[in-house]
Amino acid sequence: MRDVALLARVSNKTVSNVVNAHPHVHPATRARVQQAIDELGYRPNLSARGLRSGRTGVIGLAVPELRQPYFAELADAVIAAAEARNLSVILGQAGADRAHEMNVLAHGLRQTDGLLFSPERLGTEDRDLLHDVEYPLVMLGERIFGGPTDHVTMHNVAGARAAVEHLLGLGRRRIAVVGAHPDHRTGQLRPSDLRVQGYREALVAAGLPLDAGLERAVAPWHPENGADATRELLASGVEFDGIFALNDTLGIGILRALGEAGCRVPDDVAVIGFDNIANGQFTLPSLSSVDPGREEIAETAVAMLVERIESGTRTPQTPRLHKAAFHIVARESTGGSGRRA
Amino acid sequence: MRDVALLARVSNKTVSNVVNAHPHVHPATRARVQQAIDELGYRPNLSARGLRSGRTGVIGLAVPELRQPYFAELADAVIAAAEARNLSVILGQAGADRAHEMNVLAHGLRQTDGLLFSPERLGTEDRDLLHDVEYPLVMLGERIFGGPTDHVTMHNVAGARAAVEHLLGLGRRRIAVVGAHPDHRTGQLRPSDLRVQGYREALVAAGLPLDAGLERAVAPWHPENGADATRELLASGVEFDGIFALNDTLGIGILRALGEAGCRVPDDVAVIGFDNIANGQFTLPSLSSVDPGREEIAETAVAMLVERIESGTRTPQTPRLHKAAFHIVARESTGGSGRRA
DNA sequence: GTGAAAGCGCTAACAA
DNA sequence: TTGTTAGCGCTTTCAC
Repeated sequence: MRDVALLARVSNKTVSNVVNAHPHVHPATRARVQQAIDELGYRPNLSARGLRSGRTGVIGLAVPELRQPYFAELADAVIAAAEARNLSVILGQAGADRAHEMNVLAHGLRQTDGLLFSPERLGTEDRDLLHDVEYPLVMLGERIFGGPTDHVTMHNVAGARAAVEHLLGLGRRRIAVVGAHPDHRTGQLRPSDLRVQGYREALVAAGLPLDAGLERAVAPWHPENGADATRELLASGVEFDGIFALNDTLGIGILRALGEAGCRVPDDVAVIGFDNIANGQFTLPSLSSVDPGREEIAETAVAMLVERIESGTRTPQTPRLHKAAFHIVARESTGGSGRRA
Repeated sequence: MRDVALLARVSNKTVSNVVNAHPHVHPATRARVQQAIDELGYRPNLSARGLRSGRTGVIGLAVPELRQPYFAELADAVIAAAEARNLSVILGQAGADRAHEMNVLAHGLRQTDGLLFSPERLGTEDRDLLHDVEYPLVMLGERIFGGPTDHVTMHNVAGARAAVEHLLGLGRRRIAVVGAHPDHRTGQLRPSDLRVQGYREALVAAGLPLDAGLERAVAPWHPENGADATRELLASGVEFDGIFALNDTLGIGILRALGEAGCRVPDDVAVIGFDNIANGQFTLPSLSSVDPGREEIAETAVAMLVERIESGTRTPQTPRLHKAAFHIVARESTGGSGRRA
């Protein structure tokens, strides 16, 4: 920087002003400095800037596991949204490990100005932890809703309800749900609990009975577990003509188990998932789903986090909750077209 | 830090020594300092450390797109390998955009000590760019092999050859390959070129003829393109009893198109892919594949990058090439069992 | 084994 | 509009 200043015959401060696009710099000076920068190939040292300004220009994104397609696609969208604001993203995997998640929450990710956190183990019982957080934080999902923190999430209840209504609209009356939490409780705000709630609301609104035999617990949401639950459902002798998979990963396993058993989809059993991951387009039959608005979630979460960072943590605002718009994507597994739009 | 030093009645330097696990510190002093650290909740400022030491403790990983399952799984493994060494990972997406990739290569990712770079557009013709790189760099894949840089990659040729030999072992003699580069040239080191080379080697070694009608060009490697290529292959009237999909993403689309057309897999057509992404276990039928050794690639690449970082860029070493061990995973699409091991 | 002092590269505050 | 000064928090050097 000093070299640039000497070459352009200005002070450090003026170089700094040019680099930071400060408004009050004489155009001629700016050009001279810019030329010196180009000539010397000067690049600001971001550690120094970070030390001085207290900002690193890096945000953290903590997810359970990147190999789960939903989180990979979410990370993709978050990175894109961050890059559009000239921010970098450090990615952390908490591995669906409670201790690991508590550790992430306590300190954020190193070297970052703030954190987007999508936990998989922490829940309402950990709400108090949020009060001790001393860095800008935006939660993804509503697992720990009710604390002082901003949340960006999807319409879990309404989306699930719409999914089941979609099946009802096809004339299905015996609709199973696969993926309930083994310890389902209505007070909890886990995605599984909320989506089961939406499922029940849809049935009740349609005047249909709730049947415990149609609610299958699965944890974790992996395809093989979805397949196993479906095999058990088939073996149980319970009749059903539709399945609501609480996410697409389960749905893929469900399609697989139905196919093995010779069930025709959607003729015998219609299936709809949740998340609209890319892969659902290419199963056979292709998987209908609830598109939860991933891009909107990523964009909004990054925007909120940036606001929190720029306003400074010490300005306590009312916690905000944003739920992205969702929509039903009808594919072959509920009688829609399989070819891509 | 000063507060810690005052509380423990030592100097800054001693605190620094304790924090950095410096060996020559009196145990009693160490304990006293540690207690002060805990009491005050002191956490070192990493920007300051980075400024002073020239290291950030962050490495970069640049991939084309995280939403491609192969790269998501690779990133998962790289982050895990980095965390094991107490390093963070900044993830960049170059979006399969040549200019973007050149820009990444020119400067690395901001705030990082080094870069793991998996390009999708740069090729042998850009080899000279590697000479200008002034930061620790390890390339993933061999697209730009031949420069001064370390490479960690997979056995593209041998893996492909083994995949085709697997089909030959089932008695298949008319084996198609889907995913060749539209501009295939043997001199190129793109995965598509290398895998086609392995395909041809296997056929030639088995004394079978090469048939241009069996080599289908597809770009980019997306499931819908694999499905389209398969439909064209079926429509072309060329006979075939096996398909080698140059990656699993294509394979998923291929299975889909074969299913639509009423082809039985593996009875009529056996299919094998490449990459062994998680999803291949849950297609119907499940997809055989070449496991390219992703964990080994991630682990080795991080280890090499750390070596480069610690030795300092100015110690030029001979460029190294590491190819991970691969193996064939036989699933239902080639007559194996579909249930997970 | 520990301390004192210097300085990494930048920007905020103030001065001119 | 531009320059001067100070200092962010840490590690390094060298002295003790």
